[in-house]
Amino acid sequence: MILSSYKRIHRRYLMKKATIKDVSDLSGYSISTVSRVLNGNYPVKKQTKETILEAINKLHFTRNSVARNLRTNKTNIIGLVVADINNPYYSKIAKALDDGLFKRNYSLLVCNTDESEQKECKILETLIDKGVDFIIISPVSKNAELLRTIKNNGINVIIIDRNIGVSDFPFVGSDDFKEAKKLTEYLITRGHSKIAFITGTQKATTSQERLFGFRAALVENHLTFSNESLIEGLYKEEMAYENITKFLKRNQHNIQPYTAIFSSNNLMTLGLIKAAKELSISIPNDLSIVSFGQIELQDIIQPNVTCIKQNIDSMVELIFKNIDQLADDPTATISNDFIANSFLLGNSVKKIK
Amino acid sequence: MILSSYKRIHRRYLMKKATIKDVSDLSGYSISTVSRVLNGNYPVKKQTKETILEAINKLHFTRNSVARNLRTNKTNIIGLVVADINNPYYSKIAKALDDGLFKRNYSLLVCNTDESEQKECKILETLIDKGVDFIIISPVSKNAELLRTIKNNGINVIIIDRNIGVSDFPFVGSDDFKEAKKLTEYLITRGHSKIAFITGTQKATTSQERLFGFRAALVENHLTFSNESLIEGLYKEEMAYENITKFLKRNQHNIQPYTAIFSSNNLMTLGLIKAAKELSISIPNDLSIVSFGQIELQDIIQPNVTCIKQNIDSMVELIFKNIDQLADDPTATISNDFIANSFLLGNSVKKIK
DNA sequence: GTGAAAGCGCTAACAT
DNA sequence: ATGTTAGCGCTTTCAC
Repeated sequence: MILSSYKRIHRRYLMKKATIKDVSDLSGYSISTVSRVLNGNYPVKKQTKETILEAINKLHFTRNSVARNLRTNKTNIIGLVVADINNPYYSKIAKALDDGLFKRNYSLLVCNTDESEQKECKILETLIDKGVDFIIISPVSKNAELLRTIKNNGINVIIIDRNIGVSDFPFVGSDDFKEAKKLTEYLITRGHSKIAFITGTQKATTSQERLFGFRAALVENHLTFSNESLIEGLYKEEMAYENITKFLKRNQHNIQPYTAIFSSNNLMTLGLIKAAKELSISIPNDLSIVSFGQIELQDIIQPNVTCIKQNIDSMVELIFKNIDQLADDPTATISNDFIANSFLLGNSVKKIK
Repeated sequence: MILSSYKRIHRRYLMKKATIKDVSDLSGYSISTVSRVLNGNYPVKKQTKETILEAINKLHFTRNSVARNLRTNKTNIIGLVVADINNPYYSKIAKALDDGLFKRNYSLLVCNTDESEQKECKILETLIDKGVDFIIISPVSKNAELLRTIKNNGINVIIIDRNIGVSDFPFVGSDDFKEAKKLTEYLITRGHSKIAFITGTQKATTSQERLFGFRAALVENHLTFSNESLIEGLYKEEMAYENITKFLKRNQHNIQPYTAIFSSNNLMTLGLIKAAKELSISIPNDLSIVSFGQIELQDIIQPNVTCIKQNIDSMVELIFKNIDQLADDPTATISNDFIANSFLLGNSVKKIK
């Protein structure tokens, strides 16, 4: 009992933090003058300013942002909602974003959906609660309604990566259809006609668009598209690894085996490479592969995977274009920005026939 | 003019968010009762509760955390301060942390120091301002004073990865000296006696400890340690790459060339592999390497690097032990926890002599 | 079980 | 140029 009481007192002692009132008392000026010095938005006599700054230093005072946020209805926090911050694709975006945000005096709250719609929903609610100024989201689901609620709460929303196909929100991402088609056409020009496709999560538009692009390339080249060529990967390495292993085992007994596989994201490409390696299937000799999204250490890994490399720098640049615009005027015109990606030629595709 | 006025009105309309007062008005109960329903910490009549919940739903009300935080002096935000979230080592930590924090209803603010002391300082100030409940930091510098100020502001500090050698803060990380020594001894038992060492940033204690461990192993085995065997890498891939390239070029003309290199973090190991590859130096045939810290895709990359793999799961587990303890009682006893790492045997070291 | 009211630390009118 | 004061939306005593 005594101990617990002691702790409580000690705790309170620790919690003691100087407030603007303390600065006001010590310096002899009113809190508004202190506030003006803090914000530098109104003229203050040089002498006064110095006295106040002295008091601030003496008390180790730093402003309580929470109180400030309550007044100004701004938090200078931006929520980034992605599938998994451990995916290098997203961690690169996070890093590049943070660099620019630091300069703009914003902080980044990172949230992982793990591709779960339910988790995404809870995250968004938390972000509304927290009063973040912006939400930058690569959405799991096409829940435009929830995003509209957010917008009505005065939070700016920027959709990245996965377009949800509505016009209320700015979007920055790839032209998945076009790029996937291009990548497939490359396989076809190299003589491949039986091509399998590793799919992402059903919900994600990127996944659908990439599949459509793939199919379009086949159809245009008078090749048949069949659902049997689809391998479910859910955008996850582990899932892809398992299903690809099964697929490749089956494929070895096919009369007309698949000669190439299109992986629709970076993580699943890793699962693909591992599966092939374990089954002693040589890339590109026994199997050709392409990837939508670059894998890490591209230049060290064998095979060097031919892929679409998403241009993260220009992506982040466009995100900032939107941020700066919306910070200035939340009603600014909404635009869909497609980034220019690169086609990276590796050695993972064999020319056949 | 007219447009701009329209925009301002429109903006205000957008900003409108239901408050507890609105719920109170609609339901007919006082704001205190609404608050009690919200928090569920006081008894409320079932009937009352239902009426209020109905109003909450009708208004799409969610509580304003900022106001709540101001009252309760808690934010449910935890700041994670690391060198670079794009380093897989840190992004793994961030992900694992976020998983556990989500369950505890905390959010994670991620900050990158870029190994800059100055940036670290600014970040910490911002985090104090923002009133985060915890700061989990892998410090650039040994600035115990600043961390003490933070603690005095009522913010719990947990140091990870890089110990600053004071006893005021809980620490979770590796026993760098011991592990580095072990790794070096492995090289020695495989017959290597001329071993170079790629250093991290001077300021980081991990860097120093790893170097001490390296040197201790040499000395104990009656091998000479020389400053000439040090390659400066600053824990950065690019920096390591450049200096290693120079080093290896020089080394080719040595009468007694170095036969092995110890890289003291994962990023620099990548720089090392790239440098060797470009100079057509084969690992392990021409050069043996070991790494403190696992590189990604270990099982795909050639060479498979013999390394100390830091056990992130147990690291995060220990961090949570501290979080839970400190959340319960900020004056809880402080402990230094060393995680048990794994020695991963690869094929990057040749047996010589 | 419920309501009234104080106040968390700050900003921004509005005074002077 | 500086001071006074009214809240921002919420929690929490203190009444009843």
